[in-house]
Amino acid sequence: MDKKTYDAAPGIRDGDVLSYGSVQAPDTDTLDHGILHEFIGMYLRRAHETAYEDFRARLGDDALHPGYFTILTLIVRNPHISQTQIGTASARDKSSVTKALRWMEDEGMIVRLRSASDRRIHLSVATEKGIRQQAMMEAKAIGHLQSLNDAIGSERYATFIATLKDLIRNLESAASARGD
Amino acid sequence: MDKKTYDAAPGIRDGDVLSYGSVQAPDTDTLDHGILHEFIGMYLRRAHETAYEDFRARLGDDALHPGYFTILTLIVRNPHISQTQIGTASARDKSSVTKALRWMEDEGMIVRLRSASDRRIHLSVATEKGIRQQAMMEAKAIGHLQSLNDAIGSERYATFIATLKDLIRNLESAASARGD
DNA sequence: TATTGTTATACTCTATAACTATA
DNA sequence: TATAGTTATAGAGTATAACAATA
Repeated sequence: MDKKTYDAAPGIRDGDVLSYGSVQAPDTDTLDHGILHEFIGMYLRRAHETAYEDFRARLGDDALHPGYFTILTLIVRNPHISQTQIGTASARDKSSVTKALRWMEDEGMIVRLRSASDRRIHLSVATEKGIRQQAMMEAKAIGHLQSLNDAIGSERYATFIATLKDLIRNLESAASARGD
Repeated sequence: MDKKTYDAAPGIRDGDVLSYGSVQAPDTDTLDHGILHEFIGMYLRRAHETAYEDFRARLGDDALHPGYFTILTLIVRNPHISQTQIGTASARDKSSVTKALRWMEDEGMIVRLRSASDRRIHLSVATEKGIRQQAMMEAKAIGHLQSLNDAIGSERYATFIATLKDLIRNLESAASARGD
């Protein structure tokens, strides 16, 4: 990373007179962002927001949110997946999974069975309706991924995902190394 | 909730039996993620979470959240910036800015003046305390950016930011092109 | 009429902690 | 004791909409 220096900014000091007379707002188009230009966190937030909104808009009134697509896809592709597995695979606490599963069950998209060998475990299986629903959402997800592809350029797509995964993995392992 | 019975074949095909006897959860390490492997949105969410958490942990008990750093930096670097400008520059609604500004004002980090030429406009200026606070946070932000750099590799850093910015810009313009 | 900022409210997504039932 | 899932609750971050003051 390059070393950057930033100019000091003028501030209010003791004894300064707060003159109301000639003060104006700076020009909006030439605001100084300083270190914020490199501040990945802000861009990650906005990138997530815009990507989320793109997918949500494509789903329309599908009743299922982008977050539910992840869960339903895991169930369709891994029949008899447990709720803890769903939570781990989607990087959510198990308590965050319960509500989604109950809703899908009420809608008839999934059924939940009890494991015979360990009756604590609830196994989720997609119904035909759930499979159809997932397929419809996946078709829209493909369009969404295509729009992401267009937005960043196909030649950067694979690298971008790999970089995101590296960021997550390495930052998480660094965090747990210093004790969370 | 007790054992449930389901109509024949919810989820599977006619004639399938929902056997409770031999069903087991799939192997956690070999779950099939299907399209989710390419599903950028999920990685953006997790990347934002881990990056946010890394910065927050570095800030410690600084009382200022990562989100406040953006706002305070804009004020320090652009004295007399208006609240609408802060909102636009930080991609937040003006109503989300008010609370942060009032808190900073109460803490003595900023003062707010009225524009002489347009008395609707509130101009924010950092105090000496605010400038010191921002400088302390910026020092920690640099450490944070270094850890991001380490996580993704310095040779990919510039490209990664550029890709994030392109994703935001192109996806937002595509959204407004089709009418939000 | 339009814009700046404030306020009250609510929404989304998620986590924490206490609980049960099983192991 | 430990784990799977449920529930109630809360928190963070943000937006929407109605409003007052000003343009």
